[in-house]
Amino acid sequence: MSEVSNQQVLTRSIEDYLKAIYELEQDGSPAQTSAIAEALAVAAPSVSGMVKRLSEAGLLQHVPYRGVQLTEDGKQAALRMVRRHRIVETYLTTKLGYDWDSVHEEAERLEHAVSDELIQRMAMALGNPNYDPHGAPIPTKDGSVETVEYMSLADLPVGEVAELRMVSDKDPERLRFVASLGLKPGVSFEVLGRQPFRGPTMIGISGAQGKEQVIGYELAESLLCVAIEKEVG
Amino acid sequence: MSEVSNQQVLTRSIEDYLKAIYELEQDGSPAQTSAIAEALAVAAPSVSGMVKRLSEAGLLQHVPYRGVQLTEDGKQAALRMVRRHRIVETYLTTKLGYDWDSVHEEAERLEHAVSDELIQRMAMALGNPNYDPHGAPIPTKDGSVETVEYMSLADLPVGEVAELRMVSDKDPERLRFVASLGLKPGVSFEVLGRQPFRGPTMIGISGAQGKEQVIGYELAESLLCVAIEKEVG
DNA sequence: GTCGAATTTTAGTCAAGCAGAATTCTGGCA
DNA sequence: TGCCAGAATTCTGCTTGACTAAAATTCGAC
Repeated sequence: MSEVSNQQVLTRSIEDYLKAIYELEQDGSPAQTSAIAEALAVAAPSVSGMVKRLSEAGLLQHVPYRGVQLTEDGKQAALRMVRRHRIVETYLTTKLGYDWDSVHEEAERLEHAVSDELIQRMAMALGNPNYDPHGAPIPTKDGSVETVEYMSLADLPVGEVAELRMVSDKDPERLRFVASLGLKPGVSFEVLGRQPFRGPTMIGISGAQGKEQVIGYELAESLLCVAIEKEVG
Repeated sequence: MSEVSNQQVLTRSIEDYLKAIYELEQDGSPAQTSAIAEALAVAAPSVSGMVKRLSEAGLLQHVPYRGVQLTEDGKQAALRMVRRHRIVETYLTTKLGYDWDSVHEEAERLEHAVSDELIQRMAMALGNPNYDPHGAPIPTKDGSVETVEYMSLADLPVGEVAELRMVSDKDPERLRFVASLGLKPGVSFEVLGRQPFRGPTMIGISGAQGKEQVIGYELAESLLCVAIEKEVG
């Protein structure tokens, strides 16, 4: 383990690759070349080339035709980017009035430009938050993240009372729509019903005059929740 | 004049060149190749190559062996970068507790990454300031800047009462030293004396218990001031 | 007015990244 | 067991932006 030498030779492109690979690994299995290519909107041969370089740099392990897996060094570098991204998103939303659907793009550029010091100052100004505006956990400075084990709204049994915890920040359209339903992380609701054959889920949002909403299957899959105890009284 | 087509094909490198050229032009004459090379810490031939491209793109005019001059398009693009830089500096200083000697480096990276919208929001959060922490005027959104006509402290006649208006943000060391003397834009003082042969200037800072300071010639040259009416009473 | 030093430009390379074409590998299925 | 479709890889070439070396030009000194 190189304890001293690992920093700072990361180009913008490398940072993007590491972050994308990290996020693909979160879905379980090793990240495939084609999946990385799609995530970064580049051609597969470009990925092959970069993977070779990153592998030689010791940031990931590559099993040809099988996919790649970040090494500890690679994972730390990726988490540093994730932390930057999420802190920037939180800062822009909290301090500069951005909507949660428009911060992703801005953060995507800023995460490469901000210094560790600026991130630290933003985090401090925010009171060292643990979650970004979409509910995603913010890695700490020393590179640890809360492992989140959420259940998608599509999998919550009917009758359950739950709280929305997290929505992917990737698609602004979806975020705008989710917000228009009165949903955001922290909002709780009851699952009132669900139609079969990947049909929509009906929920009643707590507080908001028992407002009912119908949510299509695909959208429901992207809303990550935790079941909560029903309010006593 | 291309009224529609001019935006957004600017690489980071091009942005740096335009800004550097703009700043060199502020010192009067057209910017020379070698001066640009020095400002950007690249080799002269690199500048020649870029100048050719920028000239073909209509961003500047090039008279071989004589220097370059920004076109209106080029000047607007440069001013956009200057505005970004100065607003970012002001924001970091005012809202995130940066010292005026450390913001330049951070702003140098951020100016390429921030969107027009973010700059607008930062400016609004700051109350649309007219000057950055070093006293440099911030160009407006539509690309106009106040033309500043300051006199260096080294040129102020003895006996004059003046106000410090601007200090270059390029050298953190100098900024730290200037601050340690109790000087920053807005501070007024009287020129008490000056030694000949490019010798030091003695000043008495107003307010601060008439504190006297001795300022070497080279430093005095970089402190830009305006004479003010002596206080009446 | 000419010579030489300094500056600028041209020419030729190089490395990083990306894409397209051609090739090779994998795994499923008969 | 052998073949085929799809995926991954290698090879080649393009673009950007930098560099060194060498040629060209300018300007100041005499």
